[in-house]
Amino acid sequence: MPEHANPTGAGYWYGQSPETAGGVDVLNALRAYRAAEAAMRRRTRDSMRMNETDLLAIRYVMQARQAGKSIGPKDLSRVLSISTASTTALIDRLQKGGYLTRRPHPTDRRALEIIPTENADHEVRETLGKMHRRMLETAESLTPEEAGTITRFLQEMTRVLESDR
Amino acid sequence: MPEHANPTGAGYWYGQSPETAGGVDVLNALRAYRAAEAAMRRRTRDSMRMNETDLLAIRYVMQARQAGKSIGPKDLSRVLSISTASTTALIDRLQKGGYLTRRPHPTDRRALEIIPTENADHEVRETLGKMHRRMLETAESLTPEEAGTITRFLQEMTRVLESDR
DNA sequence: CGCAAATAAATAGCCAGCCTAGTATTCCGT
DNA sequence: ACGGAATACTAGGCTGGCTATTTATTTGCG
Repeated sequence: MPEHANPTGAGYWYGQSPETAGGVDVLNALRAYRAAEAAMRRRTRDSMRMNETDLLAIRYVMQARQAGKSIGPKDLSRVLSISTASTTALIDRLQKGGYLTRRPHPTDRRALEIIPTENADHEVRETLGKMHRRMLETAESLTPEEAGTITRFLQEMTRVLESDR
Repeated sequence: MPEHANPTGAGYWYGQSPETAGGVDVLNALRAYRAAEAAMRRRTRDSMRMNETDLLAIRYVMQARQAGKSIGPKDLSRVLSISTASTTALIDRLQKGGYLTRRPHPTDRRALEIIPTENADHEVRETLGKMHRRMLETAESLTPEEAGTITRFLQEMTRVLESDR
């Protein structure tokens, strides 16, 4: 779904209390970051001609591969929270697109292993590598104190978001 | 679309350089926050029985209303980046769900005005109000220096994300 | 003024990607 | 060794996008 929306959305949710400028500024910055990130993901998805789920899947498969782990359709289904039927269709799409291959599981003859192709690895790195490098550089240019402040804040916000689950 | 995924995704994209722990911690915290936020949005959407676009639409309509602006299907179409046809269908859904009403545009007889119902306002605030309040409290408990550090960092990361558009 | 082009919303019909249900095969605990 | 669980797949349905077209109205140009 269109996470690429609401460009003029700023200022509604936290804009009603002028006297709280410091906190509001932080939340506005956080919202701007979120919007920029959503837009980036959309661009990536468009340039690779994939939907969001496919992109998450290929990333997960590549990451598992890199960690030396074997991964199958069942794992993808669980991780992506989609049915095994949809997972079959997803793998069909990605296989047809040349991003991954099926191979029989070495010991369980019911199961498959999903292997990313070299092309997938190349294309993902090509698309995302430079940006990630610059994000890392930005993060590393922080002093330890700054990094600690930001990390603690984000963790606290995460805790708030998860608190009414 | 499944933005509610990849719980085990941590550690791949920024995990390859152990000696850069400070920066990596920040990025990991940022990623955890993003995941928590996506999950929260999904819960909201589920509890209101809406898809993401519908939720963005109702928020936009409410925000415009609050700002005293008149808004029509055409505006929604533009803001959400969906076709006018899809917008008609979206408004049908939201109207049937009791979230908004159509009314003729006061001067342009081709056009409509989209008005949120009181129920929409109530339901959105009910669902999101408490959490937003706590997020704001968290942000306001920061010292000005901390708020500045976090704001600058997020703005810089936003700039990086937008730099290869 | 009068009419052509532009604009707003809706309708019809298509497609992608999700779902549930059901099936064949294989695994494994008792 | 057998029955239930697990894996991948197929079939068929639903949702929410899309394009193309239609209808009503407004705008603007000569």
